[in-house]
Formats: sequence, C-alpha cells, structure tokens
Amino acid sequence: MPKLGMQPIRRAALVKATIAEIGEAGSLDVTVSKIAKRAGVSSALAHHYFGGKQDLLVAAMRHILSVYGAAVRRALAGAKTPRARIDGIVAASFAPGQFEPAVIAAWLNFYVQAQSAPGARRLLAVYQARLRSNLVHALRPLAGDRAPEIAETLAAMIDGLYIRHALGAAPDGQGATARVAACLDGLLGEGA
Amino acid sequence: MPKLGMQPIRRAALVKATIAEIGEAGSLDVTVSKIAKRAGVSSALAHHYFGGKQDLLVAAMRHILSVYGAAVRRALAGAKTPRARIDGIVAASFAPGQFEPAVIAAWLNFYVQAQSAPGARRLLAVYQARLRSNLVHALRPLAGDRAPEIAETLAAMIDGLYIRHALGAAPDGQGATARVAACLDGLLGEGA
DNA sequence: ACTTTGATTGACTCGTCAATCAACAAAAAC
DNA sequence: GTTTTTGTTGATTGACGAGTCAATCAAAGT
Repeated sequence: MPKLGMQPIRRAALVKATIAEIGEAGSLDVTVSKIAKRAGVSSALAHHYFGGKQDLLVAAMRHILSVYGAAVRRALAGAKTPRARIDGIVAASFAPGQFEPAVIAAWLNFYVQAQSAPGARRLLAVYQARLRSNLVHALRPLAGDRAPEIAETLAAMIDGLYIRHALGAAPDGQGATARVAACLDGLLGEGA
Repeated sequence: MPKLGMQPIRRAALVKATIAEIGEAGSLDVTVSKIAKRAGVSSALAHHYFGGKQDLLVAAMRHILSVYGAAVRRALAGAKTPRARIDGIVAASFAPGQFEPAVIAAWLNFYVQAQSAPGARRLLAVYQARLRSNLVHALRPLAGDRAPEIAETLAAMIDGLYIRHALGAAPDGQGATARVAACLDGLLGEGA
C-alpha cells in the first residue's frame, strides 16, 4: 500500500481524527493513540508527521478556525448592502456547522488555551480583530463614529449567544440571529 | 499537632489551593500532589478528605460559583430601583474579583466541563436561571412583556463581554458596564 | 493507664501515556 | 539489481500521577 504522497493525506486524516476525538472527549484530554487509531494508523506515525501531541492539537485548532474564517468570507462575498454584511457575519457565526459538538468543544477549549498558550492567544486576537474589522466596516455607513463601539457590543453578543446556545437546551442558533438584529436596531435607533 | 476539628480547615485549605493551582495551570490539568503541597499537607490527606480528584475539582468550582452568587445577592440587597438592580447585577459580574486569573480559569474550564459532565451542566443551568430570573424581575417594570427576551439579551452580553475582557488586553471590566447600559437603553428605547 | 478515634503521612502499586527506536515494506532512482 | 527514499509499525521505555494501605502520632474519653 505505501504509495507516494501520503503526507498530506495522513496529516488531514490525523487532524480530522483529532477534532473528532476532542469532540467526543469534550476536552483536550485526548491520547495520541486514540487519535491515531481513529485515523487508521499507528501512534508512531502521528509522532512522525507531527512533532508531538502539542503540534497535533494546534493543527486541529487552526483547522477549525480556518473553516470558520472561510464561512465568514463566503458570507461577506455575497452581501451588497451594509446591513446584509452584518447579517452575513451573524449568520455565519450561528450556522449549524458551528454547533456540532466537536466544533463547540474546540472553541471552548480554545478559550481555555488562550489564557496561557501564547500561540492560541495570538490566534484568537487575530480572529477577533478580523471580526471587529468586518463589523466596523459594515457599520460605518450606518453608525458613523459610533461604529467601533457598536461593533464591540455586537461581537460580545455573538460570543455570548454562541456560548449560551452551545451549552443550553437549544443545540442550534435559532433565535440568536433575531436577538442580535433587535439589539442592533436598538443601538442604531438612538442618535449620538 | 493533630487537634480535633481539622476537617473544615483542611477542606477549605485544599479548595483554596485547588483554585490557586487551577489559576496557575489555566486548566484542570492539575495534580493532587501539587494541590496538597500548596495546602501544606500530603496528597494522601487530600484523598482522605475528598473522595478523589474529581470531588476536589467539583468542590473548587462550587466554591467559585457560590462566591459569585453571594456577590450578586449583596449587590441586589442594596438596590432600590429596578434600574439599580440591573446595574447591581452587571457590576457584580464585572467586579475586579471576577477577573483574577484563577477565577477566569475556573469559569472557562467550567464551560468546558459543562459540555459533558452532567453535574457541571446542572450547576451552570442553575446559575444561568438565577441570573435570568433576577434580570427579568428587575426588567418587568421597565419593559413589561418584553422583559424575558431583553433579559436573555443582557445575559448573553454579560457572558460575551466577560470572556472578551478576560481574554483581551484589558484585564478588568472597565467599559463593559457602560456598554451593557447603552445596549439596554437602546432596547428599552424602542416600543413594542 | 488504657483505649478509642481523628489526623496524618511515606511508601507502594498500578495504570496510562508520550515519545523513541529499530526494523520492515514498497516504490523510485540510478 | 542495488541503493535510496518514503511510509509504516510493534515493541519498548521512561516518566508521571491517582489512589491505597499500613503505620504513626496526639489528643480525648474512661
């Protein structure tokens, strides 16, 4: 079987298996052996393609974030009006895919990691900055100078609603979108 | 040295040490030995007073939540107007004590635990329900029928802003209180 | 004095897991 | 046809950590 060009295939499989394992465990307390077994290889191979357990976990987190980033970009591409841009960002953040157990587990553990792991903190900062930038850009025509602070408020609402829906009874984002919209209307309604 | 009535003292010391250790590690990946050493006792004693590591961690989480609950209750006691009640809840949620590294670590890991540990999930549900109840009660005179949904929105904002401040550059809650107030004004401003 | 009882520990067991290594298989290169 | 490169694993190691236990110590009760 050992054909050429296995590297990217194995890496992808291992990352996928890592995410699945994290989702099943709910935490980063996963073993390399279990991951490797799920990917259909030996644990030694996981160490071969990734330096060690840490690198595997980082790669998994990075993959999750890149998927989310791509969804946001896709949502923004098809939006013409400022309001549609905001709605797109919100919709992407509350898309069904974001509420898969593995994705929820990844995000929550990412927050935990961001406390102490400089790499994770930096990555989180990048994604938060990008989100804020997108929101400010969309809000500028609607709110003028108040765009930055409203963006911060919306970003916090997105995070807060996500966690509440992720850990609450409703396993999807139903209602969250409407709640953000109502809040935005309220904030835009009152003049400077 | 072995006097009588050491049980509560040791338990308290062990809980305190556990929280400190969690704060230092940033995660629940702490060893009983380290905790016991920090509390000035042997690891065997930790197993003696608590059944095992799990119980120790649960006790620590429970303590953190009870401290927060007490702070909220204290804030509500000295508030007379509905608006003062809301401000009190918000102020308690963003009090300096809530942003100590150990407390932040506890909350973030509590979210992680709530995914899969039924006990943690139940505890979280209780505290969220209590927060929502307090908010609805305070909002009723101000918003009438819309109190429940506005409460949900405020609760999400509190959670979201907390996480952003906990993991962001600002290690305190400065600005968060004002942002909640502005959002609330917006939501109350527009009629049904 | 003697016994019971709570407090306390050091030493030990047992399991787990990350990481390493030597070796083997298959394809490619020469 | 040999050598090199790439893919792959089983077995092993070394460390670490949770939980147990028998034994010790000091006070309180009788």
